[in-house]
Amino acid sequence: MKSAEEDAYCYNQNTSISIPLGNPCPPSQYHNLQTSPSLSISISQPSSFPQDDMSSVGYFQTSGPRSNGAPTLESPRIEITAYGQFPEDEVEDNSVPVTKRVNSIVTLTLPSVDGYRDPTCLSPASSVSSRSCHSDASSYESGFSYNYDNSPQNSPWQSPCVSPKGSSSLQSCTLGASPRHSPSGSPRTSITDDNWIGNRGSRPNSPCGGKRKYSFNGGPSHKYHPYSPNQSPGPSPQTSPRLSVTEDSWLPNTNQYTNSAIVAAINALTTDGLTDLAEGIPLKSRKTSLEHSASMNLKVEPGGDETGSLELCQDDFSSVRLPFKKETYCSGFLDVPQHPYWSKPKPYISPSLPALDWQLPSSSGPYSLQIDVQPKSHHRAHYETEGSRGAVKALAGGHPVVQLHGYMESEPLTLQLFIGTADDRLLRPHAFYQVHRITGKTVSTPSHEVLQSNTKVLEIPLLPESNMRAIIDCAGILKLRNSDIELRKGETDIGRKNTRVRMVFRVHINQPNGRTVSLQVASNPIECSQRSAQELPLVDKQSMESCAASGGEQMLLSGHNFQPDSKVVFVERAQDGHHIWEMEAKVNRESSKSVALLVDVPPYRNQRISNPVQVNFYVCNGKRKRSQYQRFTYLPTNVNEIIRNDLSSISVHSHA
DNA sequence: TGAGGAAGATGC
DNA sequence: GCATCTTCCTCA
Repeated sequence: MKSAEEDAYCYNQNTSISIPLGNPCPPSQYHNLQTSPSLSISISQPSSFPQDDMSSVGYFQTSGPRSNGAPTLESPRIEITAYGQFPEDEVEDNSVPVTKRVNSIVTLTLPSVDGYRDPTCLSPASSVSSRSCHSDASSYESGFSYNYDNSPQNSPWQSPCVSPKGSSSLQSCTLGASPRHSPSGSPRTSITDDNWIGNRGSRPNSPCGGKRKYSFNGGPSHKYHPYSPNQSPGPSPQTSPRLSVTEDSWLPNTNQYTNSAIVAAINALTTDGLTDLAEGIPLKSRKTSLEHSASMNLKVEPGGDETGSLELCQDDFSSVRLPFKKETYCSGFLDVPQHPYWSKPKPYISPSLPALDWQLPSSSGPYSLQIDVQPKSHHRAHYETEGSRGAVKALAGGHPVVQLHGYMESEPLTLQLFIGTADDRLLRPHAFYQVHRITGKTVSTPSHEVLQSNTKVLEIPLLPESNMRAIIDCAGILKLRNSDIELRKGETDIGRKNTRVRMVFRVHINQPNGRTVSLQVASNPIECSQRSAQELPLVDKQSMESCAASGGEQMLLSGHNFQPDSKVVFVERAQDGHHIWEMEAKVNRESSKSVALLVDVPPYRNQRISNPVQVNFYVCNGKRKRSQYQRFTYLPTNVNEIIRNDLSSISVHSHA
C-alpha cells in the first residue's frame, strides 16, 4: 500500500494552493448563521494583501525576502529557515517567491526549507483538537481561516463567499491568505508556526541519527530547538489562524461551546466563502505528510481549477505542510491514482458547511448516516517517522462500512472522514491524531484529502450505484507528537494518555430549497496506542459458561490482549466497593490475541438470596497499579455474596 | 507494506 | 521509578 504521505512526496517540490478568485459566495445557508458581531472585528481589517504578503502572513510565509523585495517579517521563523537542514533547499529558497497568473491562477513560489514534517502542520488536526475554541477546526478558527484572494476584493471580509459552483471546489477556497493573515497580521502568528515547525519537521531527517533527534545545538530537537516557539518571545509556534483573531479575541474564552451564537456566526462566515471543504485551512496548514518535501515550488496544477483561483505553490520551510497544501489546495486531487469520481465536477456543496467541532445529527428527515460495520477497538496509529500501519480495520476482518440511507437522488455525494475525540466531552477533531489516506492495490475505495480548518479530512465518494455505501479501506490514523501539538498556542489538551479516537463521518446533502442537510456519525472509540504486554487487557464481554465444580459459577471473559500474566486480581462488591477477595490466578495460554478467560466464581455463602449482588472483577496484565486495572462487572445469578476465604476454588485459565 | 516488538527518551 | 511516548528494528 502506498500512503498519502508518500504521495505527497511526489509533490514535495511542487505544492500549490488554490485560492479562488471568484466572487463571494451566496450567503451561507447553513444554519443561518450570519450574524456575528465579532466578525467585524478583525475582518474589517483586511487589507489588501499583496501577493507576497500572503506568504508573509500566512502559512506560506517565507523567511527570505519577498518577491516584492519587502523584508520579511522579523520573526523567528525567518531564522528558522536559515536553520534548514538542507542546504540545497536554501538555495532554492532564495528563489524569490514568484507569482504569476495563469488562467486566473497565480502561482507563488516560495522558498523551501526542509521540513521533515510540519509540526504545525502537524496536524491539521492537531490544531484542532480537542481543545476548545482554539481548535483549528473549531468554528472560531474557521472563521479566520477563510480564504480569499490577494486582491482586496477577494478578501473574505469583504466578500465572504466564493461562488460555490464553479469553483472547483472545496479546495480552492481556502488557504491562502486567510484572514488570519489578516491585518493584524498577525505576523507573529503565522510566523511562528511555520518557522519553527518547519524546522522541527526536519528532525526526522535530521542527520542526527539515533533514537532521539537533537537539534544542532545539541538539545533534543523539539525541546531545545533554537527556534522553538517556546523560546521565541513573541510569536507562538502555534500559529494557527486563530492567532489573529482567536488568539487575541477568543483565547480568553476557552469554552467554545458557550458562545454558540458567535461561533455560529463566525462559522457561517467561514464557510460561506468556501466551497471547498478545505475552507478554513489556515495558512499554516500543517503537513502531516509532508514530511518529505524539502522544497516547494509554485506551479500550476494541471488539474487546477478553472475557476480562476490563485494557486500558491511553495517550497519553503513549510514544506512540511506542503504535501498537505498541495493536496488540499492545489487540486486536491494531487494524490495518487485518481479515481474518476474525483475527476468530475463534484456536486456543489454549500459553502456554509458546519465546522468540524459542530455536533450534528446522524439522521434528518429521510436521511440517515450509519456505520454498518464498526472499526476495531484498537488500531495502532503510526508516527510520521514510521511507515503507514495500514487502514483501520473492522473487528471481523475487512473494513468499516458507512452507508447513507434514505437518499434517492442520482447525484453522488461526498462522505467526509476525520479523526475525532473519544472522551466524554463533545466530539471534535482530535488534536493528536489525523486521518491518513491509504492508497494502493489493496484499497478499493477512492479518496483524497483536504484540509478543513487544520484538520485533515478524507473525502470519499458515496455513489448511488453503490447504494450510497462506502467501504472505508482507505483510512489510516496518523499520530502527531504530543510535544508538537501541546506547544501550539491555545492548545489545552494534553496528548499523554489521550490515545482514543473515533472515526467521524459526515455527509452534506444539498436540498432543492438551497439548504444543506449535514449529517454526522462517529464510530466506537478506537485505541490508537501500541499494544504491549503492559497494556490493559480488554474485556469485550462476559457470560456464564457453566457451574464450577466448586459450586460457584463459571464466568467466561472474552476480550483482547490477555497476556500470559493476565489475571483477575480481586473482586469487590459493586454496590459499595467492599473488597471481597483477591486472587492471583494467571492465564495459562500465551497470547496477546483475543482470548477468553474462565473465572470460576466460588461458592456463595447465602445462596438463593433475594437480591443478587453485583460484583466488579479487576483484571490486569503483569503488575499494574490498581488505577490501571481493567474492571468488568458481573452479576451472579443466584448469590449475593462471595465467600471471601474461598480462594482455593478460584482459577483463571484461558480458552482459545 | 503492514505489523509487532522493543529500546531509549520523556513525563509525572 | 514507572508509565507512556517516540523511534527504530525486524519479519512476513
